[in-house]
Amino acid sequence: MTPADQPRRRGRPTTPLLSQEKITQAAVELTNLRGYAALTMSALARRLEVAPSALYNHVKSKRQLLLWIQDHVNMEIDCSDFGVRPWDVALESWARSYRDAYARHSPLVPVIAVTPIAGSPHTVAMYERVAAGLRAGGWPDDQVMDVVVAVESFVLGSALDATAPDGIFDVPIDQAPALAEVVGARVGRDAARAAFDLGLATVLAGLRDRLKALGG
Amino acid sequence: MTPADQPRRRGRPTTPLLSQEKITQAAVELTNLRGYAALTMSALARRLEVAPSALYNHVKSKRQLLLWIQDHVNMEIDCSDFGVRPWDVALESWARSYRDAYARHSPLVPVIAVTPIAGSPHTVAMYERVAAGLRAGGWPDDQVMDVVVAVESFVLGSALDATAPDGIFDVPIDQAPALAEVVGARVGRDAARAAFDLGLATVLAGLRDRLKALGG
DNA sequence: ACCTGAACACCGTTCAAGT
DNA sequence: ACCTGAACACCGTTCAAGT
Repeated sequence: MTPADQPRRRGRPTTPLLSQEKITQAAVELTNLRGYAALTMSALARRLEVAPSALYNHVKSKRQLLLWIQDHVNMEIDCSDFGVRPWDVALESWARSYRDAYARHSPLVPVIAVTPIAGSPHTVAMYERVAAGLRAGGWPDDQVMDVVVAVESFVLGSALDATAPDGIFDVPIDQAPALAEVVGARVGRDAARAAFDLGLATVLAGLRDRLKALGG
Repeated sequence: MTPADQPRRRGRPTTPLLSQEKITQAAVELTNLRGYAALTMSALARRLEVAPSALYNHVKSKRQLLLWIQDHVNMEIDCSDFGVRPWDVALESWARSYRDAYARHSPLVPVIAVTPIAGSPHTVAMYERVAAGLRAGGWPDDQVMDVVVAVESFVLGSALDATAPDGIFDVPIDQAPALAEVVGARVGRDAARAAFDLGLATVLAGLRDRLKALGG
């Protein structure tokens, strides 16, 4: 089964230079190295040592490329606790790794929100595991997706917030005294992470209460 | 004080065709009519009956235009309950009108998240009122901004989610049985709103508990 | 000071032509 | 089937020239 065994049609080699995997890989590397502003069909083609138009033999559009990247990023999200640990513990580790992944890929956030998941196999697999885990945890079927979407909304909003520059709320004291005071009262460190931690703890506590109230 | 009273410098009339207010107004109308994809410097100029390059005498860049729109949209957000009703009631009406406003302007969401508020007067005024209201409600200074940012993250994530098409989670049963089941179990209606309602109720309940635990 | 018209650099995408 | 090179439509932005 070496290439030599396969009958060669006359002419050029049949192995294409490009593939979905190669293109996605190169695109992810490019964003990691130079950010999403540098993710251009031209730049991507240059990185793959190919003409820009060659990409269109494999990917339908730049939007589709972004969906490939999204599915790849979703592979990094940790949903392994679902089904093995309590639902709330699993939800917490899922939310944390979800936020961290998209904090590094925030330009994908607006794309996720409006794209059907059906075409993204790893994404479907992730939601399947999350849904099964919440059901097993005692959540009624008709509320599972509401819980998932609510947590996801908080996570994606937090991922955007994580990209905010320091001092985004800085303002002259005389112009907004109360605001200036509470902004100054935050301890130094990572403000976005502190807000995420507070919010996540709040959401989890609220969900536990809600499920308890349902159970009886 | 009619125009005739003002000494005319010789030559052209001194009243400019454009201004920040006129440009912002026209831009908002354009997005309401045809969506953000149609908000182009050319299209905006056409609507104002002016050459595209004329815009740049008033606005630095398209990004700055988006910030003007953002400040204008923030005027629609209702923070009037802060200071007059209990903090949690005010937080709820604020969150609801915030979500609704940005559901209609979702392309602004990624812009908000990373832009200092100082240059947007109405935005600063809004946060000032929210901060003062939470303080008056008993929240300690060093947690006020964490609460604000956490709620805001949920709100903005929900605003993006509100733009999602129906059936975004639809998937073949054999490929993801648990997911297909819980997706099918949702009652018809507005799925995004149901998730937002559940999430908001959860966040508010969690915050009330947290403040109570702090108070003693 | 403010507007016009022409120009620029760059973008995603298409397509005829080659192998 | 897959790649190249040229071309297209459109984008935000700049700038010399006019008044």
